Order: sequence, then structure tokens, then C-alpha cells
Amino acid sequence: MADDVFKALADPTRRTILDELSERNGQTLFEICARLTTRHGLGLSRQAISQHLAVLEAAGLVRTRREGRYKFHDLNTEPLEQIATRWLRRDPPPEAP
Amino acid sequence: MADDVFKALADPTRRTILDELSERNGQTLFEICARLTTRHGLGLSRQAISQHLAVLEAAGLVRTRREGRYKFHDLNTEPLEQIATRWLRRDPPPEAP
DNA sequence: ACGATAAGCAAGTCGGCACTTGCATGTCTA
DNA sequence: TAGACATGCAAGTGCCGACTTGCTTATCGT
Repeated sequence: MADDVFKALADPTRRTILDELSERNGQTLFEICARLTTRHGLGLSRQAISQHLAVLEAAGLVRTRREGRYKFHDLNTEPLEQIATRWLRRDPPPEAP
Repeated sequence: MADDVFKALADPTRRTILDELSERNGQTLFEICARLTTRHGLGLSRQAISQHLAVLEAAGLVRTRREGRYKFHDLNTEPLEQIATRWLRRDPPPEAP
């Protein structure tokens, strides 16, 4: 469960995809490919991005909805809220006195 | 920077080590080996744990202090507080009303 | 000083992951 | 319906990471 999330976040390309979806939700595969190339300088094949999206979806970090021949990808931050607080049991340090 | 943290968290054994250090801070390598074996059922060699600790230390998640022939390992949650909020722009939910 | 204890170093093996290549499926437009 | 467009599936390749094995270094107790 959490294992999938951590492994999904291990790849820098996938994290960039999450950044991109965080900025503009509901993009298609081709949109993500284009924006990764132009804005982030990544030269990856379409299938590579597709596989990354599959990993992100399997981890629950991305939700997909199909409309005709388009498949839109939405960011889902729910799994993130749980894994981060795993070792942060104590409240964030308020301020130094 | 953040890349090291995410890659360090990708391995389940390293996450278990963080769990162990979170519960009892300042353990030596042998202590961690023993507790991983007895409490978590992991049968790993001492060198394997040592290499994992090196990765965690390189990521800044573990600080070490040397005293004689002992080397104590302390958990450092500082890198964690930054990476989690990367896609969580909104503040952490305070409490449900 | 000697042996025991705690840790470090280096090379080698093995499996998994990222990426590519090629082809197949489904869907809209003209 | 034909062709272009958006996506899916599957097999193959190459590299990095996890783990082991063997040896070495350093510190403590007796």
C-alpha cells in the first residue's frame, strides 16, 4: 500500500509529472508529454510517460477519467497526507525560544 | 537533494530502520541489526544494514555521532517536513469540526 | 600486548526498473 | 468508411540498486 506510493515517488520523472498535474489538473497523455518536453526539458517517449502514469495510478496518486478517445489525469494527494506524517509523530517544532 | 530523500525512502528496509530509530533513538549498528531481526523478522546481514544506514545518512535522514568504538544513529526528520508538502500546498488539516 | 568487539572497505552477483521498439485497439472527423 | 488521432499491450535491452562474501581497521577489556 504505502510501498507503492514510496516507490512511485522514487523516480524524478514521476515527481515532475505530479508537479505538472499539480499546476494544471486533468491533462491527457499527449499534453503531459508536450509539457514535459517544452517546460522541463525531458525528452521521453510517449510510452515511457504512459508507463509512469500507470505506476502513479497504481499508487493512487493519479485518478483517470475517460472521455471518448481522451483520458484525463487528475492528481490525488490523499495518499501523500498519510505517508509524510509517519515519522513526524510530534507536532512541527513551533519556534525556538 | 530531495532526490536522495525520495530514493532513500523507496526501500522498505530503510523505512523500517526509520521506524526503529523513531521509536528508540541513538542505536548502534548492532542494535539495529538485532532489533530488525527479532522485532521485524528481517534476516539481513550486518553489512546490508550498514549500507542502508549510509544511504539514510547521505539523505540527511540519519545523523551519526561517534563515541569510542560505538557509532550512534539518530533520526533527523528535517528533510521529511519539506518533501511531503511539495504537492500539499494547503495547510495540514487542523481538526474536523 | 592479546583477543574480542564494533565498524569500514571493496568487489562481485542478481533481480528489478526505466526505457525503447513494434504492433494492436479504439475513436473522432471528413 | 477510410484515415488520422489518442491510447494500450508486449517483448526486449541496459543499467542501477540491494545483498553477499571476504578482508581490514579501530577501540575496549583483561
